[in-house]
Amino acid sequence: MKEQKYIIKDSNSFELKDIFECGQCFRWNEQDDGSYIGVFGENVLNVRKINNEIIFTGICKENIKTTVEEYFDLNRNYENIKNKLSNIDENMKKSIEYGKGIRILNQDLWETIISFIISANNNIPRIKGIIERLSKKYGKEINWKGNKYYTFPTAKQLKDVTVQEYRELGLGFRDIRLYETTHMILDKKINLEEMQKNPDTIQVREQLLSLSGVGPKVADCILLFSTLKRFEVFPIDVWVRRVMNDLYIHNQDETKVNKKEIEKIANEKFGDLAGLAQQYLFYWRREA
DNA sequence: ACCCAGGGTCGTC
DNA sequence: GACGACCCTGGG
Repeated sequence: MKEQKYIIKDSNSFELKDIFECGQCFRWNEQDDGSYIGVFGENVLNVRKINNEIIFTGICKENIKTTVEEYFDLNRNYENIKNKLSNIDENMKKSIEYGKGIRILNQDLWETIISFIISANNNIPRIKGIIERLSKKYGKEINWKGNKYYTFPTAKQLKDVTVQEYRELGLGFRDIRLYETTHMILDKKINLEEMQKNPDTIQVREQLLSLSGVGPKVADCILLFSTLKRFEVFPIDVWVRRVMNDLYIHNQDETKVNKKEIEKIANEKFGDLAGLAQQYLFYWRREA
């Protein structure tokens, strides 16, 4: 495939670091020149920002403009969303100032499911390492500018992988979960195409929870970060628990904070934008 | 060397 | 509904 290029002038809400390091994705890596390279679908892209221009170059399966607009959620007005959230309170305002360039990517549903199963009780460097090894071993190679990149393996490509092989890749106790979920999806016990079309968030969440290795937190991440795109969910992990306790609850022992209480506050304060609010708070608390 | 924690989930009680 | 166990790795 041939290299393509696409430029956006006058970008708003588009900072590379904010988008790629806010915890939603695991396959984008910073380069020496400050640009980022990532693989998604059968695309390998370099993204850089110069002044107010965003420049995309790389290998795209389809048209690069269409691909980029979809993946980077370019048709959504983040300025409006940020204004609404900023008006809620000073905490939101501060966290949004910090993560002003965040956009929520439209990541492939299957890849997001597997990636966040791997994320359970794990740290980001190790999660990234596992996903790279998985892609290198079972994905498809794409060559660009003398470098090799690997697509995230499809369910079909993982069909014959054994639990032991996962363990050897360093997945740890998540090996069996990956195996079981892959086969539930291959056997259409859970139909991802149907799920993608289902407007009933409660129902979709139930289906996700039936997958091995998918609990409440992972299910919410999948709902928020994949093409399912549900902004009303509020994934609660250690960092979100921490920041919500610091800002609104003030319990001496954050680990004792009730999840229901966090959900209640999130819902009352942020409503149908809870997922976005979560992401600004998470990024701010973890990085700043 | 040792301990701890990391974008939690699962089985058991 | 609470509790411990779970694989592995980097950092203190």
